[in-house]
Amino acid sequence: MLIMVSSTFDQRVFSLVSRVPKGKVTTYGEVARALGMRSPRAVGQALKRNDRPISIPCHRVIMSDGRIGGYMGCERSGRKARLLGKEWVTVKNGKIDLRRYFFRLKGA
DNA sequence: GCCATGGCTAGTA
DNA sequence: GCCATGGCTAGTA
Repeated sequence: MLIMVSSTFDQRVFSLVSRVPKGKVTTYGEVARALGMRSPRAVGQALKRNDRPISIPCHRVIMSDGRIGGYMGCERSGRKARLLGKEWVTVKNGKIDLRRYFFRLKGA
């Protein structure tokens, strides 16, 4: 494993998102906060540039109101919800219960 | 530098 | 409304 001297924004986002364990989710805003940033949208933009969707679980990053949010360019494909379902994170009425599944990230 | 682009959000109504 | 990113120019040298 190479030591990263300077991390690009994307890499820092990916690294943080990789810490979210199976069975939990976090939000775009939470990732931004942990990075000391103020732009949840920038986080979303970084995630869509994720080229390794398998090792970097961007399906575990959702909207702050519990809605699923986008995934691989398609919000309605059901792909994201299906992946979450496999991890026993249930979607009810289009929403995930953040009280139950929210994973708080430590600061970067 | 400027400007469009969002996988969004806090806070109204 | 926000605001970080990234792509793309005009305008210097």
